[in-house]
Amino acid sequence: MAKKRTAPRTEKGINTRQAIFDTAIALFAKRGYDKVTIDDICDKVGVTKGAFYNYFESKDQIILEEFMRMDDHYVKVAHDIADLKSSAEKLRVFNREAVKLMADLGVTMMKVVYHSQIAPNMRRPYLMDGRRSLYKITNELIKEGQEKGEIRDDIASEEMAVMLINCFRGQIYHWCLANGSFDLVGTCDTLFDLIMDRLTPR
Amino acid sequence: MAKKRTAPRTEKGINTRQAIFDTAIALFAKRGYDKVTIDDICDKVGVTKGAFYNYFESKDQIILEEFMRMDDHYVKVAHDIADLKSSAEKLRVFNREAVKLMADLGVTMMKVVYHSQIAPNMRRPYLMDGRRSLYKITNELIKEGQEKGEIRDDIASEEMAVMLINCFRGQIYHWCLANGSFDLVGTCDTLFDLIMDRLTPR
DNA sequence: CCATATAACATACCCAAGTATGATACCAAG
DNA sequence: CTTGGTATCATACTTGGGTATGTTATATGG
Repeated sequence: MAKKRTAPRTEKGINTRQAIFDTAIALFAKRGYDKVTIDDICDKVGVTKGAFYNYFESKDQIILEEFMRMDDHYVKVAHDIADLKSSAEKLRVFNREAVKLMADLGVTMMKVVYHSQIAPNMRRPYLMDGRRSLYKITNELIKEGQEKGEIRDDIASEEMAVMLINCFRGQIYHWCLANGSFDLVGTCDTLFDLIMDRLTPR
Repeated sequence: MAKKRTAPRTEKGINTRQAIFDTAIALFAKRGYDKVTIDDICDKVGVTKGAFYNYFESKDQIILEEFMRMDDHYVKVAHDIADLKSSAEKLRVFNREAVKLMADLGVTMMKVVYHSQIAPNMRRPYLMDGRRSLYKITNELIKEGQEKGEIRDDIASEEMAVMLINCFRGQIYHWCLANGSFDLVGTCDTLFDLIMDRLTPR
């Protein structure tokens, strides 16, 4: 068991995989994720399910792959804010930009991500993978702030990072439930102010 | 369209509905939600799918119905803490007990709830229904605190309640992803302290 | 007391995700 | 050059949630 879904080796394979991915993303954007079947995608590409499942382990894996590219953006943002004065301010801006990225991805995609990640058969969810840049950067910013005395250090930076991220994830989850009917970035800004003032030592 | 799924009218109907519900809960507990098919449930009860879908609109509706009973507990908790001195303290205890209730429900059930509520075809998710006792009580406690000057009032109580609940929901979501492998109540306690100190006016 | 509506199911079916398996083509080693 | 392994797909199937529709029993109003 445990299918071997390796990356494509041949030129043809690479093209096929990419075609499936691109077509899927395009169809999702046009008709909505749940209105597109895997057969729809395969028909348009000109292959069959056999090809699809040779490269992707499920339908939502396509969305997740798109979502995973977010990590590159996080790194970029982290680089852009490197010259800000205070660590607390870095954290604020980083968080704001991260939330903006989610908002830009859109409700539909975020729904699929949050839906599939908590599915019963999910083994090791990507969302809580500690190797993600989101966690690493948040952790480093907090640790940096703690060392500079800008952020209280009675809680481990790792623990604080996870807690903080979870808070915002809760807002995004709610934003998905509400079909994006409120200003996510504004809400998260407000929340950040609320929490951040207390993260700093008295 | 829009099937009429009304409550049972006859004695027989009431019994059947209850038998389906009880059997489903029992099977879920024994074999796990995703290892139990609707046909399994019906077989054990001795009815067919027709009966099932006459009373429930989906499989996870069973879990949700169990989850909805939580509202009664919220009310009970709210009653129990009525004689606490400060509103902030009431809020703290209420929150703590609410999180405990979730932890008691268990990872499996909470997973199903959070999974199904964000499903693509979900219209009006119960989780964000403003009529839930969770929202009403949290809102009232905050408003009470604001009036007594214990909680800052530069943010509307309704908005603050939703934000607060979402923060904890994020922790619970993460707890589900982690398959309950950390102390949810402890984490939420820590988080509450973090946020709450800042909710109070300077 | 009879007509009619509808609750309470059963039967048969659809749909789409995912699987099992098989065919072909290609590459690499002997 | 040939043989074996494997990447790349196609075909056919399974599975399970959900639907459409039909049949029967029962409650209710005239």
